[in-house]
Amino acid sequence: MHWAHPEANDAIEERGTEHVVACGISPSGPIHYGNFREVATADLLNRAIQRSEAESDLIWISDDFDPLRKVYPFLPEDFEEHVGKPLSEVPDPDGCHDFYSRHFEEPFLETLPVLGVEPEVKRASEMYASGGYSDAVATALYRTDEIAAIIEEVTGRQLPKGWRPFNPICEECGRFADPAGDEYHCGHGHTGNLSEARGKLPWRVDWPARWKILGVTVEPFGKDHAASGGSYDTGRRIARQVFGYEPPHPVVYEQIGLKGEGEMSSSAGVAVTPRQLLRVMEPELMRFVIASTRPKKHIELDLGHGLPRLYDEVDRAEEAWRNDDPGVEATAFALSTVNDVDEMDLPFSHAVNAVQVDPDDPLKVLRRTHHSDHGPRVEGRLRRARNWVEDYAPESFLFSVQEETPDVELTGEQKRVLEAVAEAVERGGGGDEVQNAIYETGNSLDMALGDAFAAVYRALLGQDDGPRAGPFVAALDRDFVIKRFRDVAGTSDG
RNA sequence: GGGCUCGUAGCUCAGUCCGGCAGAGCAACUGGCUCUUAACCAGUAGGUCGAGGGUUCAAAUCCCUCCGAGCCCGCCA
Repeated sequence: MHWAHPEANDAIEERGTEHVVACGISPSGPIHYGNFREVATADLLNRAIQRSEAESDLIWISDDFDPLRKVYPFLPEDFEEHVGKPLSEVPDPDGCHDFYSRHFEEPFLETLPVLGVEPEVKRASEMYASGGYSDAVATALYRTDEIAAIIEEVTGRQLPKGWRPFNPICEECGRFADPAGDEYHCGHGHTGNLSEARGKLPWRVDWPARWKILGVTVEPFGKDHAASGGSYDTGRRIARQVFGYEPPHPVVYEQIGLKGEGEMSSSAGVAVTPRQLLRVMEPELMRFVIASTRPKKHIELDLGHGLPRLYDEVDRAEEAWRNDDPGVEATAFALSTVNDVDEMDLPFSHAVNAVQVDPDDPLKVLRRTHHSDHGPRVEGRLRRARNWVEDYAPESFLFSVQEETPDVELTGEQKRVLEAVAEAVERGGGGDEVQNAIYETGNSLDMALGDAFAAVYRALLGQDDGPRAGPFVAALDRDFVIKRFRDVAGTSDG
């Protein structure tokens, strides 16, 4: 059983057949694949609920009314002056959007439909500005003592004197200030009246308030919120006791790490955005990696050696899905589909070879090797293979067919291997025949087979190893191969 | 101090929610084969399921205690 279905069924048992699945992100920096796990998890739950014949909507909330916490490494130093202001009121560091949060939100939101996620988008700044939180703020302030008691009891910490469940924005400098009774004191010396100030609920109160305002019934969140005494612990009690709302069914998920670099974190500089990943991963694969892993399990994304394997895995799952296999892998793929996908027979590793054999026209290579050779999906996979070769492929996957005959020294035996291969190709032989010719010639000459294969790679690539020899030679232009081998072997007519 | 995850074959991990003969891939070994960007086929071997206790006709699986590793919370969100 795939994990999304028991979760969906639990939610339906707890809350009935009408659901709102919520997720959200604080756009304080580039929104990366680790953040996408939250949205993807929410989308998977949303789909699973719908597959169980219940109604469900998906909401994505931008926490763009949170303060800018510090000058992150990717910001200019003079952003110090904006620390403490709401993200929706800080300028765009690159100057291309109206303000800070939009700059990071937009590229992320643009990729969501490509990844098959189309949530209703809400923004905290707009919800506060339009009065959506008015009742909640009034309730929270009226019941300050109860909220304070819950937070102090659950977290075991002591709230300061004059604490209020409201973070006011200083009317003079535009930064969040500390409440002190019915007033607030800004760090820059201004004192104002709390009841007249703009502002927001602190996170631990904001979250439960939002559940009620939006009718949230299911919500995935990171394990940082899930720790004992964390914000879900306080939130569930505040929701029930203060707002009279049953908290959503929680689904806790783990972080995503980049192999060799640690957990993704935009402030630590370890972050790959969905847009960057789309250069090398198909949308279905980006979903599948998340869908096929239980949320509480850590994901370690390996874009190097691991990527061809991931493609093989998702291709297998896709095939199982096409065969109506009821297993988890097929279900994970079913939940990962984005658009109708053409059936295709082109392993990623072969695409990687094809774009290197003939960078100008890899389709020609695919025709020679009898793989799928047309359609948007093939083109997409070739494009991603090319990007992978440029950005992530380990050395051992790289080669380049030398346009000019390389100046290589070969033994007499090796030259006879090349001549034998040339003859096999001349006779119209394919991969098997080429592989055979190398093997048999090498054996009949009583030479080390490694040297026989090395001759082929040296003549074509100028290096001692390369892709599996038979199919590789067969993927090349026939006349080119014959000429090259005879040139190198010194058996050409000219 | 608290929470979560992990601990199962040499390695990487399924299986644990919902108890029912201990599993897969890779590695090893045997045989075959066309040594190839982690080649292919057939077969063999490989285990105190981290430790201990409990529940049960039956425990890798449920409960309790403990050990080890990692992450998170105990500022803000």
